[in-house]
Amino acid sequence: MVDGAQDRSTQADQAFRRLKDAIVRGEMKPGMQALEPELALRLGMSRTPVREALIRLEQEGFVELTPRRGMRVAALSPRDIREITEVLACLEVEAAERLALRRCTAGELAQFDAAIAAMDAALEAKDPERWNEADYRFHALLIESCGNRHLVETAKQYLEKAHRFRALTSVHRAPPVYSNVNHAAVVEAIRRGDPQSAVDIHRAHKRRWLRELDDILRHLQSSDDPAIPHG
Amino acid sequence: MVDGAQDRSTQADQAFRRLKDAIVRGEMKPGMQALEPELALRLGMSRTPVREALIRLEQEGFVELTPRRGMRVAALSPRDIREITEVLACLEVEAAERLALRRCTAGELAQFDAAIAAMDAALEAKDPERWNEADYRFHALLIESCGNRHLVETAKQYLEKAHRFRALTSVHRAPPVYSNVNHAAVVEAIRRGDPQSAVDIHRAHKRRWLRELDDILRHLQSSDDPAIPHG
DNA sequence: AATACGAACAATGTATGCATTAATCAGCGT
DNA sequence: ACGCTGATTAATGCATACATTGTTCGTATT
Repeated sequence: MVDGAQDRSTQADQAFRRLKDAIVRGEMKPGMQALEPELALRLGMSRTPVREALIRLEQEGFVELTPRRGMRVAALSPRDIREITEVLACLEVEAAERLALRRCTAGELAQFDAAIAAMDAALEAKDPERWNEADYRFHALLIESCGNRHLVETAKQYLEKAHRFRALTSVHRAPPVYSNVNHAAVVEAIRRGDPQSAVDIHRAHKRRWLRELDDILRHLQSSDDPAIPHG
Repeated sequence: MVDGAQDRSTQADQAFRRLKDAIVRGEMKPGMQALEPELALRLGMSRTPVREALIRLEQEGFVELTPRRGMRVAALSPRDIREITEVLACLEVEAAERLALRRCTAGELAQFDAAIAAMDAALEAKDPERWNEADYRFHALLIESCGNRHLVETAKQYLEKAHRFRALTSVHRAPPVYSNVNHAAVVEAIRRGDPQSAVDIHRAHKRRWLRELDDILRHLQSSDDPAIPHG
């Protein structure tokens, strides 16, 4: 869950990080509204840095700003979740390929192994919280070490958006078993320096992932979860 | 080159659009610097809306803001260009698949055909300017009609970034002939509703595209084009 | 009673003021 | 002559002020 944010500790940056964190962690739920003066009061600063933070958040798609109604936390309709996952998966396949193409350091590979081990452990312990955390770490690693800085920035944003969904619905989900197997296989292909396998494996994972997601979304839609406004 | 921007005509929005346009069109070259008071003067407004525009531009990766040195137009190193193209190509493959999966309207298909026809005409007339414009239109269409709104937003930003490169180096480039053939084939697959072909064709196009790009970049690097600072 | 009109209110968009702080430059010392 | 130190300058980050404008509430009219 570590944000690679700089330690520029201007108030605008703090506001940005605190608000984004609250949104990503699901503390500020989709549709929640707030006005600039409110936020300024809550964050203990003037409107100016709050405004700057909101502008950045809007640009990243975490909030919407409407002239008289202030900020609204971006909705997460089933469609949004589907679209976000699709883009993220697509970028991750690319990342996996890049990663297999370049030579990974032993340290990087060890980090991957550690994340997978943590996922396995969490799965055995039936601890979805820990599993989520380890899974996030795995995906963040995959993205951050792919070598394409532009891809890194974009994919990290999508990972955060995908995490919003998890934070809002983690209770409902059983951690998928096949995920760990796939992740391990991808890392194996990366270790071998076999881009074709890495791509194929992760692409197959992507397909299953999206199918499973569609099931979850159908289920959520019928159960009418209030945390997921129907867009 | 149409930006889907809203017609919110606040000064901040105008500043954002004008600056972004200048950057994308290559009028403001990579590395160019400016201070907030300068820009405020040039744009005929106070620092506040300029600042807000700069924050948005920074978030999109078009400028860098450093505490005492003001704004700097983002560099476009060969590496940046490579990375941007890679991400864009990857997103476009996804877009092509989505597009083939859903039913395209006749109007949309006609627009694709028109763009391709314009590219063909420009190629025969050896008019790189028009070819660029038509090619941009084709890619924008492919992206904007793919049906995944998140993908649309992200890919459009990458298309704009890719266009920076073209605007800065269009003189050097001969329009690639195979592009038109590929584009036509992709549209054909989309028309047939054949996602597998659409993906395969566009993926092959992507590979050639990147290979050609690497050649261009090698050439530029040796010729030491001042417009492309070595990152 | 319901609707329309108007007045008060409040949030935003923008301008401006101010303290902080980094960069530049002059002057001094070696 | 060169490097270091201190003072000046000016850009930023933030706070605040203000005009605009949409919203809401109350009142009056049909």
